[in-house]
Amino acid sequence: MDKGQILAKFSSDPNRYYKVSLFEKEGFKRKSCSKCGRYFWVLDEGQDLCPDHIENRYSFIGDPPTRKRFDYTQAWKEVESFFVSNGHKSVSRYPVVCRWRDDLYFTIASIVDFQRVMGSKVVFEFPANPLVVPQTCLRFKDIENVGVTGRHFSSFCMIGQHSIPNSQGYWKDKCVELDFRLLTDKFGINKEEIVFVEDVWAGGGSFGSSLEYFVRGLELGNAVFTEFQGDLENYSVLDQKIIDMGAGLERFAWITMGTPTAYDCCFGPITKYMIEKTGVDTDSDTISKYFRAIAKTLSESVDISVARKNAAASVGIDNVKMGKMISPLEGIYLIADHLRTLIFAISDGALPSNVGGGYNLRILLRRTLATMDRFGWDFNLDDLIDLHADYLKSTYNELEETRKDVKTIIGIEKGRYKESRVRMINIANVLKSQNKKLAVDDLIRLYESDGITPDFLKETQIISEIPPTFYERLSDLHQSEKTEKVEQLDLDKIPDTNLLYYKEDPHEFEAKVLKVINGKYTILDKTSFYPRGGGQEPDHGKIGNYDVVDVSKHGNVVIHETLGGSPQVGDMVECKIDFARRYGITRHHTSTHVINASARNILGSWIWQHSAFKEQDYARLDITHHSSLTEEEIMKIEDLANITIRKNIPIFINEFERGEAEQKYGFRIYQGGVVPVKLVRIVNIEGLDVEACGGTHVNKTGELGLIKITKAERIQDGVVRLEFVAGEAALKYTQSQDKKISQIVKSLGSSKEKVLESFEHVVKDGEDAKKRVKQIIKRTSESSAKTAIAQAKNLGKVRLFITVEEELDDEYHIAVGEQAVNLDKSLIYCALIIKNSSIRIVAFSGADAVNTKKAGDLVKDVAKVLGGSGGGKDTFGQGGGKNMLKIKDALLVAEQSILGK
RNA sequence: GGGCUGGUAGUUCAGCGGUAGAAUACCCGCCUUGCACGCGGGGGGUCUGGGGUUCAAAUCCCCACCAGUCCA
Repeated sequence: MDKGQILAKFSSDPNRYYKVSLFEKEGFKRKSCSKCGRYFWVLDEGQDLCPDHIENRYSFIGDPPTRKRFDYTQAWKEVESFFVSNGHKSVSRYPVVCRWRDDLYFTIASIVDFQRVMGSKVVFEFPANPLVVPQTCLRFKDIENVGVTGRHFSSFCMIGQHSIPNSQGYWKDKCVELDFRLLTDKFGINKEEIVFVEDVWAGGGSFGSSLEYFVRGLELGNAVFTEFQGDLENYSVLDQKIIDMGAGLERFAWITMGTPTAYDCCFGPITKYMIEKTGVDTDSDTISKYFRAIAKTLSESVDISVARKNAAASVGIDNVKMGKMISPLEGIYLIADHLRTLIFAISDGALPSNVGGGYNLRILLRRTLATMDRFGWDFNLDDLIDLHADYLKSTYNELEETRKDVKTIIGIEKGRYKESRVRMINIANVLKSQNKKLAVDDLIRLYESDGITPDFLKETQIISEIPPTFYERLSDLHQSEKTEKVEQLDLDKIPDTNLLYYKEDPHEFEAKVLKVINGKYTILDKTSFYPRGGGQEPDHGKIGNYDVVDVSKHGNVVIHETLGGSPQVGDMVECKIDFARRYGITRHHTSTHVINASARNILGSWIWQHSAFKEQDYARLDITHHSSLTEEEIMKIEDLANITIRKNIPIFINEFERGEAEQKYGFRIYQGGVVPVKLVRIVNIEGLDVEACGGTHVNKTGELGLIKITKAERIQDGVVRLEFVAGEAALKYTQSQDKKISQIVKSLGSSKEKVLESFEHVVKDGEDAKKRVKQIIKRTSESSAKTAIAQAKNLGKVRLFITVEEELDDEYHIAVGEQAVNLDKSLIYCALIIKNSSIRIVAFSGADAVNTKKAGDLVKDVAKVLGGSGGGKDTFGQGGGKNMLKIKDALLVAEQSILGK
């Protein structure tokens, strides 16, 4: 839906959509901007310009309009206490890795915390009403602006004020009044400074009006009233209206502090530390002027580099000053921002990698390190991480737990960056030595496959200029395509299947056939057949006389696929599930949870389930991890898993309201991904692992018997796959491995105890034999060559040695032939070597013999007879054929060919 | 999730259908003799694995694995 059209519609009826009681009470006037026409509400009747166009934009820099000064963490305490004293519950932030939504990698707004996708609908889950949350949000869109504009961040704290209008919550009037009073009462901002701008919001099938509030041109917050659904011509009021007020905490701090940039007051002691360490020349007056100027010019010119230039020019900063003062400051801001984002993301379980959201994190760290390289700074990243974590402690105490792990991950990733640098320099050196002219295509290939930017090539003087078409060509290459979703079966009017496997779970039961689709998909009124889902393979068994080969769930209906026919609709049928299969799968499913927890304990807090698969005699678990596993790590995980089995820990399964479960157990429960139901089933292996999971599980870990990891491989950057077997499958696996060893023992004629030594012996013998053959050929080739020369037959001007070989290989004849023609320049050496029912031809012509017959030509003629082909150089030719019966003819043809017949 | 690039001696790479190479490191000898350097010789490889095409594959095609890299 077009936002402009909605805005036009809403603004045409401001009393209905925008006028709140506060405006009336305080005497706010509605005005239209004389420059852009947008409508806004303000106390000063003489103001004709909207906040985007007023003269005193960003004049709070150096002159804050507030009574008090609050830095970042203090500002949150103020905001929090204000909302709490006004009846709000203060909720802890949600993870920045958005595991409860399939369509987002990271949490991008506070409202996302409470959105749960069920089917195609978004529903809201509020742990309290009304509430306020300091939600860390990650946004990578304006990454180039970070550090440069004074107000862009890769992650920021969105103050989320959320309310559902009901007996506890409130709607527009109170919302705007609260926001107004927060600014005036709490922060002491003069009410004449506050401007509300009319706007709208639309997304996910719903829409509503919104009021953005500004002070001196700085947008502090935006109160969105999600109210309608449908399209503009025909819309209705939502059952569940929502207030989504999001405000930037960084900006609240900034406006009270009046620092040149928002960075100066939001990273606590980090920027100060870096400025002192680097000795960057700072002069707050010039810097204030510069950042005020850039804030103003930014909206007018799109290109950030142009904005920088203009801003510098307007306050009289020359290139030297730019390079000494502004650029290093930008670098410091960038480092502080990027590291803070990495701390949050890694703490919440994301890993830098080359896929998915991890790529954004890798970019952040590489930008950080590249900036340090550029200025020649050698900050200890661990120190900076400590400074951040210490500073954030009062609001985000949870970062404490993962502080060490964050350092580990960033350390590893830094190592990768360094290796990558070395590789880049090597490639650059090769390019330099080749001294070839590089086309745009070459530059694109270098960039896309090796990460070598044209800027780097220019820096190292491999190219003199970056071709103007480079970026154009690059963006042409990336026209993204969206994938379509698969259509679902039409299951209208079919009631939800009664799921017995979550209840008594009988192995045999009787059920009524409700519907049969395409003669093979049977729907029953109730079932104990577990459908495919959550990586768990479906049950097999029988419905009547028909074999069930697949079971799947569509919505709340279970569909059984049968082989060779299906029962009649309306019949009562006897159903029986293959319990041996089910029990194997069940054991593997519980084992997956056990292995996941073991891996997390052994490796680190960054371990999450990436995906999983379990069937009767095999299972695999993909976990998020930064490197390949060592054999030792695999063994430790396996050991811990088996210790867990021996402890025979009980497993409890209970249903919870989702919000309750999240509050009680945290977001670790979402290992298996999105759970699209209101009631979540919590599988709790006491003291070890708690997950939301719909699968089947054993009652006690002892039932698993044995867990054996059979394989560990890195399936992509940041993901390791563990394959394993449990229970009976584990026994079978060890038995079959043992059998293989027995066979090896038998064929080696060794014993089980000494099999390894025997094997090493055999391998070494093989190697030695090969070496010996090589030596023998080397030493005997000369005498063999002489023998060949002696046996050669005169044929016109040349002498021919030709032989048919069944025992020795081509390697031998090549060595001998070469020697022979060296000793006798008029010799032609030709061998027909029989190998695997085909014939290989090798021929040499001596330096003098070449005039009579070239080796390559000879081979061609001979090979033709043998039904093959060949060729080669004057002195050496190779070829072959498959017709063994023609060998005698071939010998004859060789002579004739030399004689020129 | 979608691309792209690469995998050859311990290492860095060349070769891109026709006898597997260079540099460096290693071992031996010589020269010097404090080392570096210099000279001569030597060992070192199922060309990541598996299929296919071909008389012939490191080389071409397909698949897998490993590594790197870009984008959404």
